Amino acid sequence: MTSDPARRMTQALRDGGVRVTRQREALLKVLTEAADHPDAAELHRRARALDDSLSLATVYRTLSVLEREGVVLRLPLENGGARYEVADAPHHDHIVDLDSGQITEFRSEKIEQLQREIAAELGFEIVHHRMELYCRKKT
Amino acid sequence: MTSDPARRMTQALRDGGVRVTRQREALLKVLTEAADHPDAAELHRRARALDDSLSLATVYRTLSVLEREGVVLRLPLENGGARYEVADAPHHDHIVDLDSGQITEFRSEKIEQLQREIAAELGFEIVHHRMELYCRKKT
DNA sequence: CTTAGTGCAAATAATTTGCAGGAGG
DNA sequence: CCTCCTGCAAATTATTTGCACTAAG
Repeated sequence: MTSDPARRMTQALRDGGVRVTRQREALLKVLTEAADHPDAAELHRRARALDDSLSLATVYRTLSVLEREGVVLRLPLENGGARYEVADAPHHDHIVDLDSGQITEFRSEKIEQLQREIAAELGFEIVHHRMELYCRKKT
Repeated sequence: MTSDPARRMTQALRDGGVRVTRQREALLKVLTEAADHPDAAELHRRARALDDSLSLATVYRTLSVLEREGVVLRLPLENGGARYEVADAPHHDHIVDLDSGQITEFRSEKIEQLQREIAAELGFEIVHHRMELYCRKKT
């Protein structure tokens, strides 16, 4: 059984005709083990512990491959700069804590439904969407 | 009466203790007359017609002043790069046409309400939020 | 007058790309 | 072995900043 998520993902890549290299495995491991939402530089830092030679350029190249393969999700935030997460969980949106920078996930079927209705009314079909609530902890 | 929106905005700036220069007036005029959502470079191009000496650096500096003063809204999109709009209309969100790049505005009180509820449940207070639907014209 | 605002050019920050060598399948 | 992948450094893109000068109030 492919119980290990990283293993399942490498398999998905191989099936997609993408080579699974040492550096890609390192990055996948770091991604699956990340509880937070790291940016490219942070992923690079962490993955280097597993593969010292890994370059930042490859991190970027790999992230875009993984995104294309549907294995990771890139979330570009307000300040420019993007954060990444594995695309295993069902779709969700994000709350960004303005003070700590921490990201909380949430999901609302109702909102998704409303979005679809609104787009349809205007003659559009949603390909994907983004929603971020920039918040502060309630006192 | 301050019927002219550009005039009302310059007044708002003066009240805020911000100097209203020739280049700022040019930019404000271009902004208020823009039916679309131009980026900084495009605003520069258009405003140059009114003030030939206006530099791109000043466009950026002015845009961030105007944003701080609550006169314009900056909307950073997925590809990096931001678009701008005057902050006169009530809050709304955006539909981005993936094919043409054109932006359509919409507003849903229901969604806003749901967002507030969700944030509150998680112990947050929304400071501001962003929602973009990346769409394709329905066939 | 006083100091915020400006143009210019150089500096950042995040990401991308050309090239020559290296390793997956 | 034949490409796809990689590291490195240089290139891009969007934006910011230091400096000496100009102009708003």
